[in-house]
Amino acid sequence: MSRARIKIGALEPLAGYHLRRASAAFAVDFTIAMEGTGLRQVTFAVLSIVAANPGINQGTVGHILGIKRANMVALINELIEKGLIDRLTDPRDRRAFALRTTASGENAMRDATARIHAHEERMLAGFSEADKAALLTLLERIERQPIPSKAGRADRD
Amino acid sequence: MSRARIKIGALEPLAGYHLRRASAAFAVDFTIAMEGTGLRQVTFAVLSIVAANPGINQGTVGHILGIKRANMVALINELIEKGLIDRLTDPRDRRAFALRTTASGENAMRDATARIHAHEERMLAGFSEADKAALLTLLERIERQPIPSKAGRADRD
DNA sequence: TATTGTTATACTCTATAACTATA
DNA sequence: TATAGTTATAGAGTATAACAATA
Repeated sequence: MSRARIKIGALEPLAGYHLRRASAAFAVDFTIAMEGTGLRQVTFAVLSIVAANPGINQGTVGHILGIKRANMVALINELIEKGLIDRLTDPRDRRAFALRTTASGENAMRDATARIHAHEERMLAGFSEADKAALLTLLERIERQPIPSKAGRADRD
Repeated sequence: MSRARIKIGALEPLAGYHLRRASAAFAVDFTIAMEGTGLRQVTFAVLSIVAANPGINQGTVGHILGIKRANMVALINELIEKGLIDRLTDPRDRRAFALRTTASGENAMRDATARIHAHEERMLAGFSEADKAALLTLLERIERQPIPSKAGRADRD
C-alpha cells in the first residue's frame, strides 16, 4: 500500500481540477440525500426551473441548463410519469408545450429542498456565511464567463 | 423565443448547482484548449499524477483521482500507446506495474501545462490573485469534507 | 485470504442527424 | 425556411462481478 504522500503535481493549482472534484463530491452526497425520492441532480434542476417559470417550454428549460433538446424529451417524460409536472399545448404556439408543476410536484419540491439544504450543510460544514457567499459569487462569475466556442461560433444547444 | 427573464428558482442559492455549471464550463473550454494534443481532462490528470510520483501503480493513481481499477486499464493503455508513459513490473510486488513518464510524456506535460494555464486565465478573467486563491481554498475545503457514504461504510474504490 | 491488474458487461450521459408538425 | 418536439443511435463515462497471478 503505497498510498501515503502522493503528490497531485501539476493539478495542484488548477481551479478546473478542484472544481471537478468538488462537484463530484457534491454529486455523490446529493444522490445519498435524495435516496427514495426518485429525483436526481438533473431532474431536480428541471423541476426547479419549471416551478419557477410556469408555462415555460422544454426547449427553454434545456437552454438554461445546458441540456440538448433531444435529451430533454426523456427527462420531461420522466417527470410527467411521476406526476410532478404536466404539459399542455401552448395555445400561442401549437408546436410547443407549456410546462407547469402539479400539486404533487410542489410537494416534491418542498421535500427535495429540505433534503438538499441538509446536504449543502453537510458539504459546507465549517463554512461561515461569508465563506458560502464568497463561494457562490466566485462560481457565478465563472458561469458568466463568455466561452470562445470551438469554431468561433458553435451551437450552445 | 421566451428566453428572457427566466428564473432558476430553488437552484439559485445552491453551491452544488453552481459547482456543476462552473465545472462543466471549465470542461468545455479545456477540450478546446487541448485540441490536437489527444489529451482529455482525465488523461491529463493521470499523466500529472504519474509525472509527480514516478513508480506509482495504477491502482493508486485511480484511488487519488476517484477512478475505479477496472476503468484505469483503458486510460493507462491509452497513455502507453501514445508513448507518454511506460510501465514495468514493480520488482517489490510483481502483481503491480511501476508507472513513469517518458521523455515524450514530459514534453506533453509542458505543452499541456502551458495550454491549461492559458485556459485557466480565460476562465478566471477578471479574477484577482486573491480571488483565485480564495476559490482554490474553498474548493479544497469541500474536497476534504468527509462523505458519509451510502451504507455507513461503502467502498470508495 | 487479500490485492493488482484484467475482461466483460450494463447502465447512464451526452451528442448528432433526420423526421413531423407547426410557424 | 426556421423552430419545438421527437426518435434513433453512437460514443463517452462509470459501475459491478468474476478471473489470473501474486502476495
